[in-house]
Amino acid sequence: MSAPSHTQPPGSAARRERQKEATRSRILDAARELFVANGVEATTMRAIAARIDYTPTAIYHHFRDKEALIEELCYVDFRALATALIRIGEIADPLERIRRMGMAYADFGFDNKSQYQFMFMTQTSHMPKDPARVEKNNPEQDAYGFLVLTVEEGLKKGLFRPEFQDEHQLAQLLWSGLHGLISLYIAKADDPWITWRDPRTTVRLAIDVMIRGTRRQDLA
Amino acid sequence: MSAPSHTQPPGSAARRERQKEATRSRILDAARELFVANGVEATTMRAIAARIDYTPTAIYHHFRDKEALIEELCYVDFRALATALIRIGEIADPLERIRRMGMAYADFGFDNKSQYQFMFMTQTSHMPKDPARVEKNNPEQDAYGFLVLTVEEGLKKGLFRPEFQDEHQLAQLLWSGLHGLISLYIAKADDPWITWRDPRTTVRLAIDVMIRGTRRQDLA
DNA sequence: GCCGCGACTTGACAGCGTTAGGTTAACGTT
DNA sequence: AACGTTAACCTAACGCTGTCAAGTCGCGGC
Repeated sequence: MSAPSHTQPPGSAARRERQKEATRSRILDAARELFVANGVEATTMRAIAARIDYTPTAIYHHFRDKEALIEELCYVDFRALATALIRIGEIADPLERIRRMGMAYADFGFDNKSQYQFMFMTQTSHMPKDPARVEKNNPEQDAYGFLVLTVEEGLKKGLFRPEFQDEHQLAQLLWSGLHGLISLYIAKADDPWITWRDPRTTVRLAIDVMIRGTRRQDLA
Repeated sequence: MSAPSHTQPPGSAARRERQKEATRSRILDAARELFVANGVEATTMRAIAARIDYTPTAIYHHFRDKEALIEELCYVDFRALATALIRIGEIADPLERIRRMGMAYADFGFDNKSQYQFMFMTQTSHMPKDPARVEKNNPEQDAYGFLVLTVEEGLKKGLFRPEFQDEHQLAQLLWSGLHGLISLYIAKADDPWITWRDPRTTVRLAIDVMIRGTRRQDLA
């Protein structure tokens, strides 16, 4: 009777919704912890449920299946990556922007190995299936689109060698140069077969190599 | 009675061994086909066995477990890759050799997507655990070691910019530049989120970029 | 002619992701 | 205040997986 007015009492449906959102959040947190600790494949629904004292089936009231759970975490990380990159967008020089984006991208990968893995290293797309969720080319949400835009700007300013005309091709070249380092390091860091050098130093070198290899010679 | 001599009759133990090797081979063939068609994860021991009209458990008489089966296929492919690269070893100029090795490596990846995937894109090392099987730095067996040797030769000849001193670091940089393209394409080729350009063309561009970015300027 | 060995099968185990159906507590309505 | 509805959660189970202990059976060697 305190202040129900004509709408629902504040402590009813709204509170219930908040409760639901809370357990949903707890599931996501537990899943993330276990995914990071033991890998996605090795983490079972039962283990996630046990960690928050629920029955496995309870998870299915909040997520369609395990894939949807992964997808949700992916979505969050994807926005986090885009947010980390967007700050760099203010840098005027496209080449310097690319350099800084590359470093930020690599930092994200090395700091979030597990997420990086199921974002970019698995065959099934863990990108949100709903096209309305992540808007292509909106730099706030689509880091790849942001890179393409930056490359496009560089192309327009004539910063690149003449054989580079296609912004997608050049963006894919730059991106995959870093992705190779990050993903190989994530997958094979413990493999004694390769003598690894400090990956962040190699990333810095790789970015320089790629910029030197793509920019127009006369304005080096 | 034809020609048993003092050793065992030829149609006995030897034949039996050949028989065993034959079914072992059939298992490997079936596994490879299914792995390529449906992916490693989606391929079950039961499916492999059914394809050659055996019971699942029969496989375990020839391979310790599924992992060992994968590992064996990996080992074969690994030698195939090294063999494909070794022919290029005759090219005198290290830089040109690197270029050709890169193309051959990319061809291998695009032509053997499934194998490439579980050789280089999975966390658990599918490299043969037995260190005696693949000899490190023997170019006939270790493609990475072969690349390192080539890079080392280029370093000794002073072909690279002065900031590159470490043959491992430079080899990892070159390798991962291509690995990024190949692995991203394998994992995300069907992802509508990225507008893919022809990967082989991009590979050629990437190799040029990396060589141009690492070689000494004055002998361009 | 018997023995042993080894390739192969039978039948089962524990664990996985997932689901149909039941329980229970809180809600809006009367 | 008692009702029926809703939805969060649980119980029990399904079909599937990789794997194994124990059995079958036929061939080679003594």
